[in-house]
This record gives sequence, structure tokens and C-alpha cells, in this order.
Amino acid sequence: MYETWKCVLGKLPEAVYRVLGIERAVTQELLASGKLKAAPTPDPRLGDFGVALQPVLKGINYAKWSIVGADLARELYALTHDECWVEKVDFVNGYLNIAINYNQILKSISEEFLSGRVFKELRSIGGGEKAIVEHTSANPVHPLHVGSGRNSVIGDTFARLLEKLGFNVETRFYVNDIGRQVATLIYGVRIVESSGVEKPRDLKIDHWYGVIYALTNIIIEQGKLREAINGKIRDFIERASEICDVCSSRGSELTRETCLEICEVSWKRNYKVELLKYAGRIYKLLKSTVKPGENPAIENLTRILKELRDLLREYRSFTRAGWKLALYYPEVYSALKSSIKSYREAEEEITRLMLGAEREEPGTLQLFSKTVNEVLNGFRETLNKLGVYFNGFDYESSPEVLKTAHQVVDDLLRGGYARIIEGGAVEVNLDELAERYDYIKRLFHPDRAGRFVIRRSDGTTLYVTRDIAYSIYKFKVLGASRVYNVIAIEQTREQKQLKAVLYLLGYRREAENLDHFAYEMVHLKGLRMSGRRGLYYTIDEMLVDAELSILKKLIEKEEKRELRDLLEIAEKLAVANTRAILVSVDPGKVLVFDPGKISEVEYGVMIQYAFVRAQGVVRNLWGLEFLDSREEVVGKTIEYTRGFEGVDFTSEEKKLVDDILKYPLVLKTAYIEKSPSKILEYALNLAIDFNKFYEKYPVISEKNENARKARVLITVLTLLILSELIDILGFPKLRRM
RNA sequence: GGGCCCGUAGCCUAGCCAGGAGAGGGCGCCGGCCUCCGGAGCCGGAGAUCCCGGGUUCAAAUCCCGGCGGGCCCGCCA
Repeated sequence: MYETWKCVLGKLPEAVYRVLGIERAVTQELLASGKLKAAPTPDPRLGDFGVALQPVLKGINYAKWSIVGADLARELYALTHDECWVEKVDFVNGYLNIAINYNQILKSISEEFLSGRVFKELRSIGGGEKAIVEHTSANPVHPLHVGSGRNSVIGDTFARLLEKLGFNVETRFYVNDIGRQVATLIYGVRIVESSGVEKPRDLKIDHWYGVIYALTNIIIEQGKLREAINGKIRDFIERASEICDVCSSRGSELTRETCLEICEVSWKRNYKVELLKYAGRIYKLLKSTVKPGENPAIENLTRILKELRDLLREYRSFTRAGWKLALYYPEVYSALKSSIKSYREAEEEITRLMLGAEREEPGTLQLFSKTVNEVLNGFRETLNKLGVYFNGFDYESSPEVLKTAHQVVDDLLRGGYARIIEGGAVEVNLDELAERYDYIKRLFHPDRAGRFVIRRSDGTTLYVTRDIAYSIYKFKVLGASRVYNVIAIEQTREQKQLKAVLYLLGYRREAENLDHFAYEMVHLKGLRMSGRRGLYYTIDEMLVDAELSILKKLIEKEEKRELRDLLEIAEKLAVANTRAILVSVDPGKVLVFDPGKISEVEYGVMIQYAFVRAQGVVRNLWGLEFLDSREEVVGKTIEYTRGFEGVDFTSEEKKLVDDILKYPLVLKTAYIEKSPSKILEYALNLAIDFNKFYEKYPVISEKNENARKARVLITVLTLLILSELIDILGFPKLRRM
């Protein structure tokens, strides 16, 4: 198609010159700059594609357009009829509309696809280059939820796409196993285990640990918040007393009512419950009566009240989450509650665990790796169901990462890129370095580059530092020439810091080839997710929900099939649907998802259905199973490319041919724009267009031989492409459904 | 306070970077279609101030400026 477009556009300058006398170079310039271009027509009756000619006709009296246009159409037709397979050129109010011979097009693309040339050309893009895709890398402290699931599916789909494009792809999972979060989990697990509370037998280990982690975290946070709230209340009373004094000496611009409220509070300073009741009311009163900048003392009070309100709100949210978990897991809750005497004690213990791990104490490290690996096994189980596999897991605690991290700090200090700041921590000041290195300036532009610490005053490294080390590892040890980090968008800054440091350390090529594949959050309707509070919709739940909704539909159809078969179909379709939902929205946009409506989003099912139907045609025509004998199907189809002519293509058929033509372009675009959602969208459109075609026209039973040949070709090409797309999307393949 | 991203029918989404004809799809809703390669489908219908206001242009959902609304980032956290 694009070939014919190019062909026609190539002749346009000549036609314009012959009719209007405008120099060929002028039209060529318009084409080159994109002012003139071909685009599909809005209605197939107008033709197959059109060119908006207004830029050329601009100088001509509008009354003459139709005459000039007709001449142009005639001239262009004469020039392109033979060479570009053009059948008709029309001029309609400023547009040149062109109809082309689909017989020729179908013949030529069939040969391209059936000979495998299309796929081969696509593979030449990567040409065996080694690309690493790091994805998922979820903290091993709770089960994978929809957010991590989006990461997995985007990463896995992109990796599969890269493979189709001929890259030598390796997928890696980076295990954050020495952070505070893991230490918190281990701290909680030790308490729960020593209290003799056991995991319910049917609960996955990652879900169990998720509960323990959340409750531990909640109890600690509650302790912290209680202390902060008490402090705020003290501040509040102090300020209130001050203001009350001003009020009673009549030196205040506050209303009488507000003054009285404030005084009441300061007199009742010992009745805490009463105070909290007033806090909100006074805050509202102050906000409505005080103008900014008038009275610093009162503004201070307003600020304190606002902070108090926020703290209370947060406390409440933790408490609610705690209640919910305690309801289902009362033994866990009481074990933790009774053992965690104070949050300070708990935090000290957690810090000790962290330090022990970073100092590579054998006992601590063993404990860490045991716990983390248990959770990772849970992850693997979930991911395998989804069809997501990794070539390897890399541990943050590994000597390769930790040693290199310290090396990175030393190198930066030696190179003068980092310095020791007050207190002894090591900092990189990118603001200064951005002045010297344009690369860094551009990286952060138009924002300030900022500064960041890479080694704490106690000598331990930070997450970024270890991430820098890991990046070096990916390039130097794993031998990547290109790295994609599928990481949430909120880490954009950290990823830029990472690139900046790589650049400073002389890894310039590596910095250029390190790509932050950013994706936005998943927003659940009616639930705010928070791993720290144990609030999440897990992938395991999502898969079950999807499977149940599909099974329900299957059973409703009252098919006389074995339950075992139904279950298998439901399971496969559930995976397809789940993956489809998670990849359906462009990574750069927030994915809004309502778990209650999971049965309504059926992108995966629609694609599978078209795939199954196309297989049915091949089965009935030749008695062949496409999934077992692809080569044979292709071989038989090649015979159909010979000798069909004079077929009038219907608009449904033309649409499918157009779709088929787009395949290579879609893959390239999805790759360049890092947008796996485009693959899904394309597959969906192909499936919809195929369903329409299939429903409307007979394939095997078509009487006209040429038309039958054309339809078989279209069907097999669709089948081939759907098969490739399903590979990329990572759906399990079905024969029937 | 500074920086980035997003705003398209009841809901979700494409188109925006490279401006062109009636803003494509899907879900949901209403009405039809199973003697016909498997109806998880097809056909038809209703439903949109393309967030608002300016500007550039023959032409703006698209580009520019200014608002409004939502998200994210600016830690000796990970």
C-alpha cells in the first residue's frame, strides 16, 4: 500500500507541472516537508486514499478548482495507471482521490508474507544485537498486584516484540533484597513464627508474607504517628494559649466566635479527646476568617492544625487497614501487637538487620535470602501462569552489585565528581556538573539536575548507587549492548541520575543505550492501593476473577463438553484477557481499572476468537491444523497466489488487506515508540475486521474461483499475522473455543 | 515553590509528535439476525461543547499562549 502511495506521490509533481505549470521542485518540496501527503479516505466510496491538494491550489481562484482538479486527475491517472496499479483518480473539493487495483496488491503482499520475506526483514532490525529487558522487579514483601502486573506484562510483551525484531533478548528480574522493606518483613516473620502462628495451608506464601509485612508496617507506623500527633497537640495548645491571650486583650482581628473556641481549647488543655473535636472546627473557622500574611501567629496555628488533620487522617487510614487485616488474621495481629513494644525498638531491630545484610553477615544474609526466595517462588508461580518467564534473577545483595557500588563511589570521588559533605556522606552535585557537561544538562532539561547522596555517613550505599552498579553489571558482565528498564514513571528522576553517573564514569555509550521504559500507575476504581497497608488487588485474584467470569459464560452456552475442556479454555482465555487489559493502555497513561467489570473487557477473547475461526477455515479446506502444520498451510496457500484477476474487492476485504499491509509498520512503531499497546490495538482491529469479513462472505463455499482464491489468501494471511501477534502478546494459543 | 505527564459520549480508548474530508474502536444501552466455513459473532440505532478561553492557518482534537481539573517527581527511602 505504502509502495503504491509512494508511487503515486512520485508522479504528482509532473502532473501538477503539466496542468498548472508549477515547477516540479515546488511540489517536491511540499511533499518532502509533509505539507502534501497521502491519507486514507474517510469513505471507501471516495476511493482508497487521497491527497489534500489545497496547498497547491492555494493561489488559484476557488471557482476554477473543479476544472483544474479534473485536469489534474486525468493527468495523474495517465501517469500512474500502469505503473502504480491505479484504477481511478477523482477530484473532490480540493482532494485527489485514488482507487487502486487490489488484485495486484493482494498478490504482491501474499508473496511477501508467504515467502517469509516480511518476517525476515523485521528480524534484520535487531540483527542479533543483545538487548536486556529488566522488568517486574517488585519488592519481595507482598504478592504481585495489578501495578506490578502491568510492569510484567508490558516488559514481557516488549521483550517478545524485540525477539520478533531479531534482537537477542534477555529478561532479568532485579531482586531488591536488602532494603528496609525486606528487613521489616523479616522482622515481622520472626515474631510471627516464634509465636507459633502458622501459615494457613491453602494460602500462597507471598500472600501470607504480604499480610505479615503489612501488619508489621501498620503497627510501626501507628506508633510513629501517635508520637507525632501528640507532639502536634502540644504545639497546638501552646499556640492556642498565646492567641487566646491576644484575644482576651482585645488585640485580635479574629471574630469573637473564633476567639472563644480557641480559648475554650486552651483552657481544656488536659482533655485530649475534647481537643481533637475542636481542632477541625477551629481550622475551618481560621481558614475562612484569616487573610494570608496578616498575622503570623494565627497563620502558624492554621498550619499546625492542617498538619494535625493530615496526621490524623493518615493514622485513621492505617488503623482501618489494620482492622481489616486483623479481622482475617487475628493471631498474626495479636502476635505482632504484643511483641512490638515500641516502634523505636522495632526500627532499631530493622536497622540492625539491614546493616547486617549490607555487611554480609552470614546468618543475616541467609535469613534474608531464605525469606526473599520464598516470596520469589510465589511470584514465579503467578508469572508462569501469565506466561512470563525470566532468563535470570539478579540480587541486589550479590557481591557483584555491592562491591561495584562501593567502587562506583570511590571512582566518583577520585574523579572529582562527588564530594564528602557535612556529616560524612558522599554527594554528587549534578547542578554543578550540568554546567560542565551538556549531556547532563539536556538529560534533566528544563528541570534542575539537583544533587543526591550516593553513600550514607555510616558508609552504606543507597538504592541509586546499587542501581548504578547493577547497570554496569548488565552491560559489562551480561554483555548487553542495549538495556530497557521497565520501571514506574515515578522513578524517572532516579533513572536520570543513574544515566548521568554512568556518563561521568566514562560509560558514555552505555548511558546512551540505557532506556528507562516508564509506565504509569494502575488506578483501581474504589480502592487506593498501598502495599504498606496491605491494600492491593493481586494478579492471582485478577486471574481467578477473569477465569470465573469466562467459565460462567461458557457454562451458560450449555455446551456438551467435558468440564475439563471448559476449564482449560477458561484458563487460557483468562490469561489472554488479563494480559490484554494490562497492556491495553499506552504505558504513559494511567490505567484505570474496575475489578467489578472484569467480565466486560474482553480484548483477549476477541482476538482469540478470530484466530480460532481462521483456523477453522484452514481445517475445513485442507484438513490441516494450523498450529501443527504451519509450513504445509503456507505451502498450500502459495498456490492460490497464481492466477486470480478481475476480482472486485468488497470494502471489508479491502480493509483486511490494508490491515495486513500495516503489520511491519505496526511492529516498528510499537518498538520505536515503546508502545506495546499498539500491538494489542492492531490485533484487536484485525480480529474485528476479520470477524466482519468472515460473517459476510463465504470463503470455502464461494462459487467464483478467483474470489475464493482471494478470500483464502486473505484468511491465511490474517491467520499468520494473528499467530505472530498472539506470540508477541503472550497469549496461550487455542484451537477451538 | 520548581519540573514532567494526562484531560476525547455513561465508562474505557485511537488519532496529537510530522494540522486536512462526516473525530475511528470497544464496553454498556435499544432494535434486528442462527437450514448458511462454530452466534464469545454480525447488522442497525441512540449517545461527544474533542476541559475552557485566546492566537497562528485556506484548514486546529492536533501547533502556540493563558487558565481550570487530575496524576507523578523534587529524601543520608526503595
